[in-house]
Amino acid sequence: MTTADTTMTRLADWAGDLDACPVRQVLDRIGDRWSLLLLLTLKDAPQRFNALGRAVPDISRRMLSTTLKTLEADGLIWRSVEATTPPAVTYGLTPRGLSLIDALGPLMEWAITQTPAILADRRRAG
Amino acid sequence: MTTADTTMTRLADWAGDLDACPVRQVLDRIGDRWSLLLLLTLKDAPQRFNALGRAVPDISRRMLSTTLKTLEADGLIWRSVEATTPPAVTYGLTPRGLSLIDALGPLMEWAITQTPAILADRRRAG
DNA sequence: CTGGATCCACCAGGATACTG
DNA sequence: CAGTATCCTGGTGGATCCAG
Repeated sequence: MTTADTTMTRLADWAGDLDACPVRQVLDRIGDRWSLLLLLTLKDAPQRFNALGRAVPDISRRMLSTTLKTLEADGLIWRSVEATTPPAVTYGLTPRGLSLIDALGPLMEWAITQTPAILADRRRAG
Repeated sequence: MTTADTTMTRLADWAGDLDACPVRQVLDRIGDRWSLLLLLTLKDAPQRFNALGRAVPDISRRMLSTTLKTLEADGLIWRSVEATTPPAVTYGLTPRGLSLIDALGPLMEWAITQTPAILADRRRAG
């Protein structure tokens, strides 16, 4: 058995309201350019706002702010404010966020091993 | 050990050219609205162009065509033409495409189990 | 039936400037 | 330091028409 037959992965199971399909739910969450990158950065250790900006160099402050807010609203990261002046705001993974990264392990391993062959095929296909 | 420590998941490993990071490679591939949905549909059985369009009702013909072409160029699906009139074109998963679905199993399982709690949190957060 | 070509609307997201 | 507000652009993708 090579396929994930134990999970509900057939579209037919969600016919009629595809937007409720977990596949779309999760892709809408982490399929954007920044969410997963930020989660992986926070996996190493909790970090502050500007440190995250430096860890993901090509993210704008606007997207850093909005993406963090979404991740927090979804319970994937926590946000802690020290009311010093200037304030120090720290972000970190929640258990749920960590469990998401765990669930992504096989996918990332697949990406690492398969990407070279895919790029070769793509060049061949034009 | 709950984290996927055996895979190279830290951004620091790809500092300097984030675009080569496998995380981005795979998200650029399946992070769009349609690719994964089509792969899952083809998991059940090879299918023809219009059958795929009916299985994913809200996809436009344009996106169906372009997405299938990308998936084929990446070696995730195959394309077979019967030169009848009118022609019959069938698409199906390649072994590589199947291995990608396998790698996505844990993520989809996570999505199914966690989505309800996430939606509840999101409502609470506003 | 299986697409390609063209046009166009929408919006994600960058740049910039400002605030507590 | 940690954001917010505004403006604006580039690309994604739908609609439509055409073709083999």
